[in-house]
Amino acid sequence: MNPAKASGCGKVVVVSKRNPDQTRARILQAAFEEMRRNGFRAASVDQILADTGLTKGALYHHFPNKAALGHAVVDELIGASICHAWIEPLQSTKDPIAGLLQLLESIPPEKLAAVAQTGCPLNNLALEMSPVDDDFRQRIEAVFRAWREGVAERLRAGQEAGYVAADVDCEQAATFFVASIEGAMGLAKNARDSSVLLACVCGIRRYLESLRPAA
Amino acid sequence: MNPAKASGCGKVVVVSKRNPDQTRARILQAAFEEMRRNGFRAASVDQILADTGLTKGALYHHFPNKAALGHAVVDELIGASICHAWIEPLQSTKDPIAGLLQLLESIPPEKLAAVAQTGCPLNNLALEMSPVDDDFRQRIEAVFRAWREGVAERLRAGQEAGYVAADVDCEQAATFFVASIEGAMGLAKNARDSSVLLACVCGIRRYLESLRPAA
DNA sequence: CCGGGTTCATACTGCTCAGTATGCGAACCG
DNA sequence: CGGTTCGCATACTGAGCAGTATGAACCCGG
Repeated sequence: MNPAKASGCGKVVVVSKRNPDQTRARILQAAFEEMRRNGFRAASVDQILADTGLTKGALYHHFPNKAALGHAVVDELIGASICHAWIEPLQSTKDPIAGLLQLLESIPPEKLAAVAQTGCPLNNLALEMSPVDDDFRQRIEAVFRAWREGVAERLRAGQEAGYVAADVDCEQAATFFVASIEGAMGLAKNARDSSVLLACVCGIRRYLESLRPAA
Repeated sequence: MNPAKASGCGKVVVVSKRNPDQTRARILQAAFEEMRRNGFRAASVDQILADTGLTKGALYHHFPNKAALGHAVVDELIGASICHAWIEPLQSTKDPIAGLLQLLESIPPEKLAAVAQTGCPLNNLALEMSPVDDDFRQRIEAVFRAWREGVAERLRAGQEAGYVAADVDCEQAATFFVASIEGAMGLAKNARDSSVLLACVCGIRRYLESLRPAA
């Protein structure tokens, strides 16, 4: 019997036997974790396969080479993750400054501790790959650009609604916001100390509140 | 004849024949440049030697292994560079906020363009090596700590002199300052765009000026 | 001027890694 | 039910890598 049919529903989830989509997803996920540990160039294809229990035949069936695998990790996992964590939650807020602060200050301590260990996967890859692989660089840049523009757009909306001072350059402010967050994650990662993140959240709060209209 | 004696001055500079200190310095410099291009792990010992015209015998005479070479680059070149660029110039200033801004805004455009290509070597190494080599991590952390403490100390002095508001946590502010700069360099490197740096300088200016005492 | 430590060059080793060639069973299609 | 394509496993190759073994030229103290 076909186990896929046996599940008998529209969204079929199969563990056993042939399931190329799931196989591809497993490779992607394991590649993401290996890249988070070791970066892209030091990421071992053999290690990724050992983690998944698959073999080279599977990997090179789904991806032409290691670079394409890395590109897919950026596009499909990291890009989606950034969008989910930093852009989508802002869509519902009227006051962008309050929204951004809420985003930062509602991060649970265990998540802060995790970030202090790994840093931001996007920035890690950016600093490693941008000088040596322009294809990587452009895909990472697309994610950064979406992030910056997502924040800038909300700031502009908040500006028209009177939550942000009229003389603020919203693209500039969004760029600085993103840069500060990435810088904070990098410092915290090297220090292995989540209190660095708390210090930077205080700094960002002070900066964001300086964007308010003069009372 | 000994070419060292032939130069006939106190500060002897010799190109030819035996000069172990200069040989070591050449290796260090070439290693620094190779690490700036490729990071540490992808830095090729053979490439470093090709750049210097030396061979493995020379390198492994001066350094026990590749890791020790990397450590020396951090301690002797990068650490000194950070100190020279970001800590020493502050020592003479009374007003730390003005001093820090002066430091940022007096960077010539060609230097900004260069930074937008390479990023900050310290942060590049930090993100690459901190998860995989604790010795590297601690040496990098020492540099970051000196930087943060150097800035914090000046902020405290400025606080006592009335240039900085009394309620400012100077360590926190220094941490955020360093994080913002590193974040800005990283974003600019990936975007290959020095205007990102200008945007972040504006952000840092706004932040620093928010540290002033209420008029 | 002459041993001995210093400073480097040359040639080699073993390992890790991305990528390939090939084959085989399962699924799908007529 | 036969054939063809898909999905993946196995075994291998060649290149690049850090590190080593060895030796030779140099410099200095005696």
